[in-house]
Amino acid sequence: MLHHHELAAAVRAALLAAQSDGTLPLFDLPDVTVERPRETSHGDYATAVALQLARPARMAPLKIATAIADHLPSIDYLDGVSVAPPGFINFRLSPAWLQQLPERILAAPQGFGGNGLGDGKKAQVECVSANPTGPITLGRTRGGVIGDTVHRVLESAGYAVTLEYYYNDAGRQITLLGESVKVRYLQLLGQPAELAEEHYQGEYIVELARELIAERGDALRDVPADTFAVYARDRISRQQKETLARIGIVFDVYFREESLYETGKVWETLEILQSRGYVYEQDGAQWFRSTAFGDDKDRVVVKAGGEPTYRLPDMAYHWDKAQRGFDLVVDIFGPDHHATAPQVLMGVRALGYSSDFVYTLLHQIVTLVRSGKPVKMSTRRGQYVTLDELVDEVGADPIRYFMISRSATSPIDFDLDLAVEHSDKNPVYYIQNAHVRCAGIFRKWAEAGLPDDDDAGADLSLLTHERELAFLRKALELGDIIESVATLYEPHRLAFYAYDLAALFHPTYEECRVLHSDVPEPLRRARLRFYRAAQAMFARVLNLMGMSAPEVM
RNA sequence: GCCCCCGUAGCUCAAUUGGACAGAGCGUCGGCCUUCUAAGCCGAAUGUUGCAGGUUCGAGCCCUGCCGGGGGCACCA
Repeated sequence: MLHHHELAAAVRAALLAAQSDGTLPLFDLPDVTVERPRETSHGDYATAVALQLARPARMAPLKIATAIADHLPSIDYLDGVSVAPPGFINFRLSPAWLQQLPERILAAPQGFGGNGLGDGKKAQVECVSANPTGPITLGRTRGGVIGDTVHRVLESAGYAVTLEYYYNDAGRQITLLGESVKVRYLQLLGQPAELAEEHYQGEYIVELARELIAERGDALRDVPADTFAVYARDRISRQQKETLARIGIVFDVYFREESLYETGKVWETLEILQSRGYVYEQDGAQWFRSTAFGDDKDRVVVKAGGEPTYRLPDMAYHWDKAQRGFDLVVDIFGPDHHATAPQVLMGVRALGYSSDFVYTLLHQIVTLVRSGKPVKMSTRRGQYVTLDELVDEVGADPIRYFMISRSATSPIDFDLDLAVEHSDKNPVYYIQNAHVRCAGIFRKWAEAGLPDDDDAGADLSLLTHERELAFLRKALELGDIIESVATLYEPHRLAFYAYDLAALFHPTYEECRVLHSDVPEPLRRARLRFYRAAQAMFARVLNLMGMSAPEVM
């Protein structure tokens, strides 16, 4: 259990004890929260509960704090508990306990900081969900990286997680795709054909047409556009999958919208909505009474022509999620979808489910910056940098890092120059270099022909340098970070944490040498142990972010 | 017109969900390489948290109203 939870429980117990012996008056126990204070001089953990209790207890906060502190049981990992005006209770970790942390890390490096929050519950993360009508764009990439990071963290928090991609494999957009490819195909054959305004303009359409000519020559000249659509859809879908895999995103499930029609779920959804009185007919269309759930106006779910709008299958899809028994669903959407997300949840409620199990995560846009200037893009005209091109240019790791380097509510300027810069200005290299430096120590150690398990059983009480202890304090915090990312779905906390950990590592590396002649033998072994644990920490954190942990750079 | 997001150091952004003196990076200025990668380290300067009220022991965070920037308001997805 995380320390801050244990300490909160201890404070609650102390409150009860103080009440039962009359030191404190009777009042209802508040929610006790123990946090890490911003100011490290205030200790490692702190609670302001005495301040909150001043009114119900009708006592000075300082006195309440003292009463709590006096009734606290002794806790093995604490060095001391102190009370500070105006009524904070501060807890300080014992250095002796911190010094043993490397062994805890090394006991299960890739599990360190994990917790049982999810308790085996089923979670789903849905992201990207681009239709197979073109290459993966940067906005979808951001959603994908956020989603995959949340997925990795949720797994570390004990959830059984399904990473899922929802896409429309039929309908109007696919029809337009097929027509677009056919037009290009005919044009390449020198036949008269023109793209319409709504057709896909991108160069990749021409490429697809070229592929078809290479494979089939002019045999498809009189074939209907549907055939082109199926070819293009499958080809683009496969390409999207391969591209996402290049940045470490591999989906467990690709959910086809069309399957909702095949199973009858779409129409079943409509029938249920009708039977529950949430659908009415007007102007020949079927309207969803979303105003019953606070919407500005009702929304069309079946057009006058009899064709459903995207909302109906979206609702059917979320109904399906509810039926699959997910305890938690995280839906990740870009800013262009923020208006539609609430409507889907209204649909879920109209179907008779609570929508509480769904968390909608909306993120802002990504702008590429080169030489300090934004790179102009136009999705409509098919002029944009694709994920594939970005991976070619900067590699996967900078993409993974920078896409979570800001909170989802902030837009990101993706600096192409910085992304490939090999210096401390580039946080990606700065973090990975910490891992490289650790690996370097052990490489040197092996080159010197010294036994590679020499640090086993080292006397860790020799780790008394303040840099070492500061690093270990930060290492311990990983558990808190995983917990917060798994409950708040804010993976940028992980990116900031990784940077902070590296920023505490590098000065330690400078000041706490290992292989130098002036480092006495017992200390050398303790530090080897320390750096082995540090390397494990960086491998762990990089892995949580889906990044590589290089041995050399 | 309505809805959503944002407004914090010169720039880009954090701030443990209402806690202690608002922090990082970049940029600027000044130091540090005979020693495990200087792809690094050390130090300095930088704030009326857009404005005005309100809530309370306490507000960057919550409420109201303005101002400014971005996005969205389809029988498209």
